[in-house]
Amino acid sequence: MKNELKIFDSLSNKKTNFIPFDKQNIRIYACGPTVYDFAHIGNARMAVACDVLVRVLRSIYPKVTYVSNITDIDDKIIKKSLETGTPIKKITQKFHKIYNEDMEMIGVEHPNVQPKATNYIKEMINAITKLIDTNNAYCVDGHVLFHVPSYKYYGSLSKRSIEEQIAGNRIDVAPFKKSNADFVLWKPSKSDEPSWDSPWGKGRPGWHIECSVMSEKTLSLPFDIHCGGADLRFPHHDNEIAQSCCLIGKNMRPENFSRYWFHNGFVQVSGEKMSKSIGNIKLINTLLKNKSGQCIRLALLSSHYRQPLNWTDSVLEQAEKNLERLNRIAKETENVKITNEEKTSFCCEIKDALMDDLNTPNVFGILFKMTKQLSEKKKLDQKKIKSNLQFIKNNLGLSLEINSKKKFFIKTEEKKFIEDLIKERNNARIEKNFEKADKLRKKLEILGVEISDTKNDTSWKKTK
RNA sequence: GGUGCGGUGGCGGAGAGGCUACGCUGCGGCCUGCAAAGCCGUCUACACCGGUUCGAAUCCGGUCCGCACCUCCA
Repeated sequence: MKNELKIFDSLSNKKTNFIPFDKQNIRIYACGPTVYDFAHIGNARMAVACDVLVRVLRSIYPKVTYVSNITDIDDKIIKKSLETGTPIKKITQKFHKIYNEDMEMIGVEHPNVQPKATNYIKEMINAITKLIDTNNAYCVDGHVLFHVPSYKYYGSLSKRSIEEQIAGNRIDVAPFKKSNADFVLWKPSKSDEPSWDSPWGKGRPGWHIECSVMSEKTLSLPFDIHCGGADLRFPHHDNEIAQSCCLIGKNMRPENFSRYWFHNGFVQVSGEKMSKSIGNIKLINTLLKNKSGQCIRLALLSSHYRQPLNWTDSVLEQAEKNLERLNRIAKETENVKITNEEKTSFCCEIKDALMDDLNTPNVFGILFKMTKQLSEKKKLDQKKIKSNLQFIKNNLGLSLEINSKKKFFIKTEEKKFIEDLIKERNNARIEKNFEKADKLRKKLEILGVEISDTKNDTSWKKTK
């Protein structure tokens, strides 16, 4: 069994062995959400992919510091505030809280540090000042712009030359830019927009600078892995590299900022891009009304994190079935005792799959093969499946405890009523009055109660 | 136009030169008073055209078709 993680690094575009900078403390930064609306399935995919990465690293190394930021100042938030007449702080506080709650529901462990952009304005101003002092940035009309040609390795992540970007530019270039590719570090605010005092007048930071500042302040440089959605690769991550490397010194290579880059693929909905204009955004909050967080999590892990994921109802339904099956086996093997040695030796195959760039679909393939062997009587040690289920629990964050069906609140008197009907039905069954028994089954069905006869008793659950 | 990723059975989804991946669904059976679950069995695959090889879904060349990014986006 290999205790070595291989990850696909988007900077070198290769699957490589992960070698930590400091193996006593692995440091990871992930670009988190802009909190102006409910978290959607795309936010969740990134959070779950990083969560698994962090869990796996924690199983190998003594300490992992995971930082994921919250963007709480941004044009989208300002727009929402103006549209709804709600103060910015109220919006960001609300959706920040909801984001954390939703992520917790789908089994995502809270990052060790979750910095907010507005808490780092002073540090951003200092960083921008330094970039101006070192001739990497310039100030025009209250704007401060990063001068892209001043960074030798610009575009190394997206593999795009500056000429290429300009050729394909679809937006009008602001006239005050020295180079078309230059981007904003600081911009002036209008009177109705939030602003902070700065050497360049009242204004607010551009989007990219916050991650450069927060990652350096919370982790120090270089850190090990920088994560984010595939769309952030360009321009956001390339801009971050440029800023951060220029802050370190002249001609610093991208590796001096983050040593590896981890990007998750996009979520599509029924084959289309998920977007506000199409109106097909799948919110975690909404999905949680019908399915458990564990089910959503399993659905997200059922395809490889780098592949595009086409979200459909059937993806969720399949996940639900698979989860029920794993839950059942977990219950069956509840009392099986395993030693630590057994745990390690039984999990080689599944661990190798996970260590191979987090190949979660392969992990499930191996696991399901085992469950089949288990039912083929004695072909598989119960200890083996138990070990593997525990492995899944720790590394994939699937608790395998919660019923995957949504739990409904049931009043005591309703419960008694249902149980009385079931008793009546079972009496009818004993008397072999099956006509009456079937009628009672129908009646319960109408009440939204699903019953299931087992050897000794009848179990039931509410389904609506 | 540029950059990158990909096309695997009804669907989802790994693999990556020779060994049934796996799951869901369908079909046939066992078991159940019925139902559900479970169990056993089972059908459709590697976009197309060439090449390399004893052997290619996997390697090489070409063709076609998708998708994403280049603009706020996870």
